[in-house]
Amino acid sequence: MTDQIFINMLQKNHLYQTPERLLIFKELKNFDAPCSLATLVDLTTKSLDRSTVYRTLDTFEKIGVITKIYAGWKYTVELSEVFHSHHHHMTCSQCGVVISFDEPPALLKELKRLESQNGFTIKSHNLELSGLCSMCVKATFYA
Amino acid sequence: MTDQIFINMLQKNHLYQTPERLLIFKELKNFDAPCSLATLVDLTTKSLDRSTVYRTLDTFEKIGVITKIYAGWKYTVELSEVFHSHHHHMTCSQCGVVISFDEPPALLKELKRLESQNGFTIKSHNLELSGLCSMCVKATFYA
DNA sequence: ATACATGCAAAACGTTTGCAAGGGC
DNA sequence: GCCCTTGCAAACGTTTTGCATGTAT
Repeated sequence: MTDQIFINMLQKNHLYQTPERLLIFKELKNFDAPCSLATLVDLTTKSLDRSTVYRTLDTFEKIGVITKIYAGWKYTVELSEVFHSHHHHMTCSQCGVVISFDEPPALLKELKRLESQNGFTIKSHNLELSGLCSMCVKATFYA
Repeated sequence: MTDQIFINMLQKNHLYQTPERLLIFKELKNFDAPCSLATLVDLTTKSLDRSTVYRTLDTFEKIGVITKIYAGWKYTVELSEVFHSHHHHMTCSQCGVVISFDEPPALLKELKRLESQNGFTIKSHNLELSGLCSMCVKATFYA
């Protein structure tokens, strides 16, 4: 189970397995889409303090449990590639729906080319698309 | 000159040509790289009020003078494609240097494929790479 | 027992807003 | 002269911090 992977990640980094950390992990798993910090704070604010949420997310990022996604107004977080395969997002600017898609092989090839061409070692990449989903395109068209 | 393009953009949108707007435009042109809002506020804070900077950038984005780039810790702004050709950035996480590169044709092809495959109309896309520049790779290697 | 993690409260930070004064058209 | 734009000051929301208490190991 993914929970076991998570617990192993904590142990490997000599971090305690606390109810707070388990809860935040559970919420992220439930949410299953990029989640803004504000949303996550709201989701857990009945039982957890804000500062705990922020501190936990910092920790989670350091040990690779989550990935921060810098897209849209602010950044959002989601479980890292350890829990999902590497993918990207298209966000509908009208209705906000998020479509995930897998890493296109053509993109990887292009990144390798950029690396050798610029003497740059790419550690991470992020492709974010925004536009209109099929529903909203129709709505706009007939409006 | 690019200044004239900028002035035309203001006029077309029935906006006044004020010293404040000219100054902010000039600073962005000088900077010639993605610039954080905080940096821009600092650059101009001797002569302009913070709120003027924020309001001006809002205006600039609405009429297409600047583009917001959501990468790294917070977002940064730079002059839009009207003033530069469409391109992307690689940021060195060690020293912070930013390398710009032109839109790879292979990426455009890939985006078209994603559009038809998902019934999604892409209005804008953003590819951000982070990693180590050639200097910092060496520094890390010999450390 | 000994770290480490949490909650609380307060501070720091970036950003936004209302309003009166100033400046472009 | 009109209306847009600016500066000021205060408000706002988010994120961070210090410290005492609680808790996993």
